[in-house]
Amino acid sequence: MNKRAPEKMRFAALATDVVLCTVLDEKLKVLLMQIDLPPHYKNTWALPGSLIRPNETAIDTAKRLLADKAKIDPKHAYLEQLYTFSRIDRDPRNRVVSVAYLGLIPGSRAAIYERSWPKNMKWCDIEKIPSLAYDHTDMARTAVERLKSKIAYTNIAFGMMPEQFTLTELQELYEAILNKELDKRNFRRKVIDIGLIETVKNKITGVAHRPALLYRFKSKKSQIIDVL
Amino acid sequence: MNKRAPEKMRFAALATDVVLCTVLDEKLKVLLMQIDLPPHYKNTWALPGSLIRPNETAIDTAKRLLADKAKIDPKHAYLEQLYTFSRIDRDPRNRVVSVAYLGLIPGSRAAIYERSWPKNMKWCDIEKIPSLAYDHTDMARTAVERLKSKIAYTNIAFGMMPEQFTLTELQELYEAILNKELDKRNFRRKVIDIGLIETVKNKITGVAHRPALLYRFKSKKSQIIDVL
DNA sequence: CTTACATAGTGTATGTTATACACTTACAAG
DNA sequence: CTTGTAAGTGTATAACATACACTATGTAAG
Repeated sequence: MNKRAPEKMRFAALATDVVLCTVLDEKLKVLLMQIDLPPHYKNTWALPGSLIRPNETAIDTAKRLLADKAKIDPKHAYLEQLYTFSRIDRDPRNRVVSVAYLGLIPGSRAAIYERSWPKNMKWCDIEKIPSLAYDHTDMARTAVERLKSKIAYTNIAFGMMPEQFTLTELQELYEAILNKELDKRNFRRKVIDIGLIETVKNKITGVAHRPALLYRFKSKKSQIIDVL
Repeated sequence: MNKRAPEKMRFAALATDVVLCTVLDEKLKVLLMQIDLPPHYKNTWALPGSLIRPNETAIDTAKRLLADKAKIDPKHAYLEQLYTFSRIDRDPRNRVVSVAYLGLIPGSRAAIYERSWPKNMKWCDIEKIPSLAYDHTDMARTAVERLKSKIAYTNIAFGMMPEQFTLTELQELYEAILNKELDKRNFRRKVIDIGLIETVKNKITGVAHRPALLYRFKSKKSQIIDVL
């Protein structure tokens, strides 16, 4: 730390990529966009990414990516730093180190945003992710691992639920992410006992069966809990 | 991602800082070194850090820091990426983004290395950390939080134990990090039931009381478990 | 060689939490 | 008013966490 950064040492560009996840049609999905950067990447799917600008922190860049590339209001998404990828040849042209972010957005919003997208942007089922540009396949895998692991002991899943929801919807989110079925009674007891949600007393309408009570989160602050 | 990095965009230097932790004298400690970089930092304590070199990944830099600054063989330490700090003014002179690493080293080795250090390098009790340069206080706090949280559900503590150890020594490590006393019988039952350690059958020698059995880890691979 | 000292090592009873499992309720539609 | 569909609920059992105190085994000193 006893040498400052001379201009010639500024060899690595700094970027941010976002792995934005949602649960749509009961499947965990990731936002992908197609890039066209010959010779290495001709019409190749990739995560949204950008260099970090001089007046931005890494998370600022992540928010800008959501807004600019996917027209997603960053207020609608939860973002947390995932991992910094620094493999020397991760970008075939320049040395670029990337601070990857994990993003989450409720499926209800994801579906709406999707309608405004051009063809080179989509929600992609995590089971069907094609080979991605750069090391973005690693990033996506890391993000899904993190999500699966954190969902069991934090309230991170809450970033993927709408303001109000039924317990069945919440359970379906957990089932989609963990990719396994959960017991209805045990799940309900658990999430209610934790004390992070409360009923808003209203019931869902327009369904041809017994209407479910609606719930909301008491706090959106990220917390360590023990969900499952 | 459709613009490559032109020279003028290479505004941020990239660095790595290491929060190297150990347990010594039953206290959790962090490696600090004094830097002298007027006008901002005159003889100020800081974490070991360096710019990332063109041919290095972030973890390569972390290993080099251990070797060059503290004369510590990186093979003796466990390193994991902690967090990337990108606050715009975190370095008062230049824009520097830092990929921080959490490092762990057994107390037995920490004590030996310490003897070879000059006065501007020391193990500092985490309860007594002075005000550090840059955002290094944040880094140290983040590292300790991470360590405290991961010790309960991973085998991360194993990076701080010597090859062979007694169960009492292992328990003292947990107590130092968690800063609370644990029940001897329950602790022993738990760590043995987990199946990550095994006795080497030998007993510790040179103690004026009943000698303890020595144990070792079956695997050093990082694992998700449930220690406490 | 006997005794004092210091830490190692061990089991059980009780409370808490996790799991497995099936029927009744409430509404809409026809 | 009957049918269809998902909502909502309780209990018994097993697994795990906690609290707690004495005996065993070595060294050292007299």
